[in-house]
Amino acid sequence: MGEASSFFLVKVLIGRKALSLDRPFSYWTEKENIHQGMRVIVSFGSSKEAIGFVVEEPQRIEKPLSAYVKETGIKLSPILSVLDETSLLTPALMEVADWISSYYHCDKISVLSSMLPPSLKPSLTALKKPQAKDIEMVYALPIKVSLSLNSNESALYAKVKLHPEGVKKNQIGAKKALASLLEKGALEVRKVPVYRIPEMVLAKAAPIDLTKEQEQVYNEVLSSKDSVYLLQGVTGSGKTEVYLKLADSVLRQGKSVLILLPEIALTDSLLNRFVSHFDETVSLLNSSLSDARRYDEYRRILSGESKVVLGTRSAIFAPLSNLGLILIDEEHSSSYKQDKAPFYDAIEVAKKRAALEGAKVVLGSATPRLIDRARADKGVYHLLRMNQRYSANQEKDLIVVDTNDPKVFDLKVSSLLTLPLIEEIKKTLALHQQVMLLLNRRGYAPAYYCRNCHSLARCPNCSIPLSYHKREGILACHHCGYRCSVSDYECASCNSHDFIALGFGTEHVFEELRFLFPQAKILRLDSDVSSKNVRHEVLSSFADGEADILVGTQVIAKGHDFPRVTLAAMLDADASLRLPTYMANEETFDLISQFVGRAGRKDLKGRVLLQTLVPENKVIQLASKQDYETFYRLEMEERRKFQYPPYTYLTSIQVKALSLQRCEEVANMVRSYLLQAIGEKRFNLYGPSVPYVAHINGRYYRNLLLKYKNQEEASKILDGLKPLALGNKDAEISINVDPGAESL
DNA sequence: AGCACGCCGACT
DNA sequence: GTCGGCGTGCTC
Repeated sequence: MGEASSFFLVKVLIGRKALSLDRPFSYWTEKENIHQGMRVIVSFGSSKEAIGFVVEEPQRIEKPLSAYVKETGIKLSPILSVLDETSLLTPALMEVADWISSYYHCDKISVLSSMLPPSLKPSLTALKKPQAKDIEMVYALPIKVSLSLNSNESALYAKVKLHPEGVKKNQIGAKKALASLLEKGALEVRKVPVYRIPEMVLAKAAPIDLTKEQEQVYNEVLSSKDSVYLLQGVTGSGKTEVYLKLADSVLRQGKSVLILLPEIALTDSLLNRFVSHFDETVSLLNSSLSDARRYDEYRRILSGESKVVLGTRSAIFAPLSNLGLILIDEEHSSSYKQDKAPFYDAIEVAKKRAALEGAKVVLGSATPRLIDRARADKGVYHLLRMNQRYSANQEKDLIVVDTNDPKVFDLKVSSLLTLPLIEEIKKTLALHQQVMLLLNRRGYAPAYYCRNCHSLARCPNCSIPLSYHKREGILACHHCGYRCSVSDYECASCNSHDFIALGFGTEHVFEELRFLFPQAKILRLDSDVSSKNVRHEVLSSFADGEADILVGTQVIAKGHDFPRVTLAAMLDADASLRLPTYMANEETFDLISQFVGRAGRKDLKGRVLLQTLVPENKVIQLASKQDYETFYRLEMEERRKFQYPPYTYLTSIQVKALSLQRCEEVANMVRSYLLQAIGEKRFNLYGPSVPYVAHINGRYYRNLLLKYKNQEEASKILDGLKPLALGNKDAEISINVDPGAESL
């Protein structure tokens, strides 16, 4: 058996997470059916089997393998087997993966890994996850008249022939007749893939009539040559209708549509709205789907069967081909930025993807991210406005209560709820309308103090203050999830058992409301109440009018429509202003203005009440009036003054190590490297600083922050951290480009 | 990330 | 004397 005169050289990334493996390895094969974007099994190092991901189209080498190895000196192992029949990613997505790994400075295999559903990830464990499911179907074949069949056989044949779409094999009872008919070539069995996707049978929605304003926006997107649009439309201006119409038009051109929503906004009613609107198959991609379902949705998109995808952040990687439009709703939502590695921002990925595929991106929001609105003002994005609301009655009565004033409280009644608030709740309940009460703080109390030595109960893992949860009788860490029973808790410094809970959270407010309004039905909602399903239930039962008051954290501020809510009240409205990030104002504005939008619908006039320590604060005032434009101008001025985005770019660098000493050592090495690399260039470097969460599970953290104007320069400098990371394997250096508020 | 190689401590 | 601790280094 002679050696073949040619072979394919295959560039493969190994499916293991290690910085030192972030480069392709070469293998050989003679198979023709191996292509870019498929997973293969290879031997690697001393392990017999590893998963590889083919990152380039294999290259044919017109010489025998032995000659090639001799000439180049490159060691080559064979591809052992192929796992996929088709490429798992479109060529554009392969390019997107390259771009993400270079822009966000993360290893490519983790980028690929986060692009693919659990069952298709490039790792050996993915093979144990649900894979394709087939079902055996029986079909009738044409038969000769001369073929002799007994009565059972002819009965079965006749029955199958009635079903040209096939009959499930396991539903056929007459096993003997089946076997014989298969033998005689009268029937055949074929494996047909089945999708584990529940069918949504919905009546087709009535076609949409756009208002004049919506029509204008719609036409402008279709006729303009620009690629990115910022659709700034006030709450109730009907952005969804515009999305649906745009999607229709793109689908009619034979192209596909991708729609991103924050998890919180992806409600059943909105989902139904989308599904019932399109004739095409709509695929849903979000994190709460089962692995099997995600696998099937992915395959259905990849095969071209689905042309519309609706999903959350990672759905930006849906393998649609011929992409025409990406819609990103509530674009200001922080959920589009991934806050763990790989730290990508779905909006930036969308822009990159659209540019590669010739698609358009529409970013929609009532309160756009400052950075996006600034780009629109500069002409980088095409700005579109919608200012008219469907329901005319959006006038609201606004009450701002200054909680510095002792007269607003009657301590015999409540120390949390002010008298004006109690009065407003009474009025609302008397009219059988609903109240929403927002306090962005879970639990009963955010702090638990030792009465004896006045030290604060802190989490043993991450040393941040523990929150007191009265109902469960526990102290909980809101960062790492640590919890312990309150009754056994003793002070870490003096072993005392005498504590006092300070401050208040939603649980405490709930308790007070129950006491003050015993006749009212009250619901509480926050992220520790419940699973996602229970949260949905609470929200929809409130929307259906099954309760009078809903108390909760920011999860109640977004998404849902509550037609009977006329009073929206917020306690400690300035809490988020005190967060130590340059985005504190923007986040506070978003939260308050979204929440204010909850009050009042159609025929019912809304009232808004804010309890705050800083009633004169500009952010509070403008947000409560939903005055985005003034806020935008003022905040841009602040950002310019202090040189924060969009006037500069930021990258945060985190160092993590098992020992505090090594952590500080490496953080200082990072600092010295950066200082030397920056030289005379226009960069600011801050840190290393001790982060809010300084250690978790015996791992220590230090942060550095880089501020700059030139992204290309910064990218080169950050690339230079790689040798440092490789040379200090007992520490982890992670780079977060354009970090979200949580990582600052 | 795996896995082997390699050089120091306590066990049948 | 060997078993095995995990530090270090490499993987087409």
